Amino acid sequence: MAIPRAAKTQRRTRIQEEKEEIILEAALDVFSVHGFKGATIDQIAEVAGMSKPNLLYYFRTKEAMHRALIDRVLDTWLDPLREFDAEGNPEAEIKSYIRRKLEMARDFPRESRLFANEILRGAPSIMEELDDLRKLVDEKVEVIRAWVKAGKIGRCDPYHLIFSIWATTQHYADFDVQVRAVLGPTRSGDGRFEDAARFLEQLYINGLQIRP
Amino acid sequence: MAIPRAAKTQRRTRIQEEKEEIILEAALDVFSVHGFKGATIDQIAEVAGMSKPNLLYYFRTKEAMHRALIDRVLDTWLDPLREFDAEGNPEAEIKSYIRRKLEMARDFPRESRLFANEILRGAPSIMEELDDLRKLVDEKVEVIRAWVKAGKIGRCDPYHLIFSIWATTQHYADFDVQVRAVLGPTRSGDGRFEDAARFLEQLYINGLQIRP
DNA sequence: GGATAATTTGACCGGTTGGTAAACATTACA
DNA sequence: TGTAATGTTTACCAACCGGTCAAATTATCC
Repeated sequence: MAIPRAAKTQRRTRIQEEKEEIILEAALDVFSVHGFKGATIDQIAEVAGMSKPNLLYYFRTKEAMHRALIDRVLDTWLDPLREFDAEGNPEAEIKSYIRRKLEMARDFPRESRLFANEILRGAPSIMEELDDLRKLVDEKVEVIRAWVKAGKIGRCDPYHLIFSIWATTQHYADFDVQVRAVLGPTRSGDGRFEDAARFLEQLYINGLQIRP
Repeated sequence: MAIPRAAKTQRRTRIQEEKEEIILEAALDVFSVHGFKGATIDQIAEVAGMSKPNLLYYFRTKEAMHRALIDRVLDTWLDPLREFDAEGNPEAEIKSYIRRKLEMARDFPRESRLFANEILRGAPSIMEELDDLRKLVDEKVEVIRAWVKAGKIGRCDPYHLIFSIWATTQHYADFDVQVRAVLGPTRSGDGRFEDAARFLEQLYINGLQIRP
């Protein structure tokens, strides 16, 4: 009789788990293409294969759906950077970072575009999370500075090094349409990620004057 | 009495020129942040300081405003690539290309974000233009291949070289909020573009094994 | 200055959107 | 199996959105 909104109940039922998963999956489809304002609950409901009020039973507002998605994505999005290890040698670390970021662009392009849409809008809903990001980056910047001091890599600005790796790898998810259009149908196969990986590894290994 | 829509008249009056300029300026503000679907004519009208029907007197539809903007932006957007010269030496050409792209990211961030929004959506309205882009890129790819053959730069995939320059430079416009958040208030001054330029020049000159 | 064309606006319209109310259906569990 | 909690749907609403219309205002040119 009472209306304990799914989101409020402490214990979550099997159905809640399943349906919320389906909804977030559909929401990711729609938000990642149309952005927050451009997406409509009706669209998401259609993709999810359920009625609009049913969606709103699990997530009280459109904002709540978006929020839940962003929170989930942001966390996994930074994993590759967290693994960036001071103990490892620069060549292996940077190569594997590039690889992992490229794999994410290939395997989770919607997540990348969701994030890109959010930043493009001015990131109104993730300012706090950006603060966490800053701290993590600052940490890794020190790792890179240590490498520079030890003479393991050439002098460079660690911040812009990180930015450039983000940019080059996410480009293949966010600007996928453009990449495909430029490469043409023959070069647009899955091989483009392997080609990108080879190019970027070479660029950074030589560019940072890393001595093996 | 008759209603010769501004857009249809052959001769354009002074007022038409002025007002269309004001409208496109306002539309750029709004579209670049909210994307096509997310933007509303009312918002644009408010920014432009005129009534909604007045906007629609100059541009018959929201689509027409967006179209006019995209057409204008795309043209100037590719100028730096057009100037990429086969005769010049690789070091100077690549350096100046990076510089020019970074200047555009600094001076025309809204235009960059408008374009990014369009590509993120799947570029529904600029498929033909992407074809022109492909041809231009193919041209420049040959230039780079010639440099490689002549031993002026190391072996590399020219397509991904171009992609990476696009990505790294546009990043400073499209992801400006993130860049600022990571750099913090002290490092977020205009100097960040100079720092980026230095880093990227070094990265590419060394990374492409360009011998001066 | 007056006729005519160009410009501007308030009022309005049909369709869409985010969200609600309440009745109905299903599930979990004693 | 009964029943209370959970899940689903139909019908609906108020606000908003893109766009129209006709009337009012302003600029242009003789």
